[in-house]
Amino acid sequence: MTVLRADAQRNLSLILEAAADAYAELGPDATIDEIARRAGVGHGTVCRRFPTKDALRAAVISLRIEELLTHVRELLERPDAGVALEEFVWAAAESCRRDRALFEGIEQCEGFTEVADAKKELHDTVGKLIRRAHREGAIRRGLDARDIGALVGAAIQASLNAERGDSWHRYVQVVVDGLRP
Amino acid sequence: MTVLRADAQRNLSLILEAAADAYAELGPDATIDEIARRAGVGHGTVCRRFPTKDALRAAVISLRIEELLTHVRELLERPDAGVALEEFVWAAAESCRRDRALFEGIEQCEGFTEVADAKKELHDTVGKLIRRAHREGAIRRGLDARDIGALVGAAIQASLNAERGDSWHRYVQVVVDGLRP
DNA sequence: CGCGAACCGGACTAGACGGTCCGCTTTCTG
DNA sequence: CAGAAAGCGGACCGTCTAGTCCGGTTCGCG
Repeated sequence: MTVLRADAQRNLSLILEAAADAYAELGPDATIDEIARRAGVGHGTVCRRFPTKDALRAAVISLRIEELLTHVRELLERPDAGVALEEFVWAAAESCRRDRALFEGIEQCEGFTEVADAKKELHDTVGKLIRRAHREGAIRRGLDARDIGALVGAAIQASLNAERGDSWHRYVQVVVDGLRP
Repeated sequence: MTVLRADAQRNLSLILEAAADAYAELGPDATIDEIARRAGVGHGTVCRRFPTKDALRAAVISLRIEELLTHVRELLERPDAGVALEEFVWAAAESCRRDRALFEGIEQCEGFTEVADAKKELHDTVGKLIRRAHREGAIRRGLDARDIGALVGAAIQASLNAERGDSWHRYVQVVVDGLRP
């Protein structure tokens, strides 16, 4: 697989988009058939490109993590780490919210190096931001990048069970405020 | 089914305990076979007592909600609602932590009146506590019993993905602190 | 344009799981 | 203690789904 043929490349994009949509709507248990249907390709095409269901999930997840990584690198340029960290939390929340099932059950995908590496890189980069925020006294001690990621993901997940559509905003605010010293 | 025969009663208890254990360990998708195995009864025995998988989950969940309800009624006697609410949050967290999958995917069980009623009753009772805490200025506005339940459940769930075993404590603390005005 | 390689997709397989059924066993009552 | 009723549990069925395979199609290069 040196380079993909044009139709294969097109289908790959369609599958990734369809998978992201399906996960967002149906959770991580969205079936391969459903994803194939949304992408407008055959069941077999999905399975050939991604040897297992988890490999597909891993591909979608690592894409999203890369996006967050790009964002947090920009935020590192900001003078005020506390503000930057808060902005990152909101961005991460937005990402989780868009993809819902992005981080629920992410453990199953940690065996894939692409996900594990991307996650580690993200944690390291966010870690820098956190250390600077610590020095500024903007957030409490005892929480690392993994903790913050988990809390944000949890707040979003909690809002999925809520009736009111704006719950996620209030929940994330509780977490943001709870991060302070 | 006027009254259960002695062996049936015994098996019922075994099934409920085994189910709680299984949910705690494997999440809400624990199979009926697994639960039956843990209870030391046959697959058929479980299915006869509970017509569907969700009915069993509903039974376990409503038991736990009743326990919390008893607790929160005691807390209503306390003079300081803010402190009492905080204690309730910790109790709820402990309950979620013990049963893990207790509140993940609870929506599927809301069709069962036992769960819906118990949940409503709990929300009403916690609501009283919250209103008093509001009057005391102990917590922020804009959050109701459902929100707090969701946030606590989320914090616990977040800690399940964490490597460190004591994460749940820190996460719940973030939520507790975030509840303040 | 033509040919080989890459790719597509539906049919198929295998395994997991929820729920039913019925012959056998245990409990309760008179 | 004996008969009837309640309960037990494993075999069985239908369904769902992940992953494989191969005959037919499309692409891209020469």
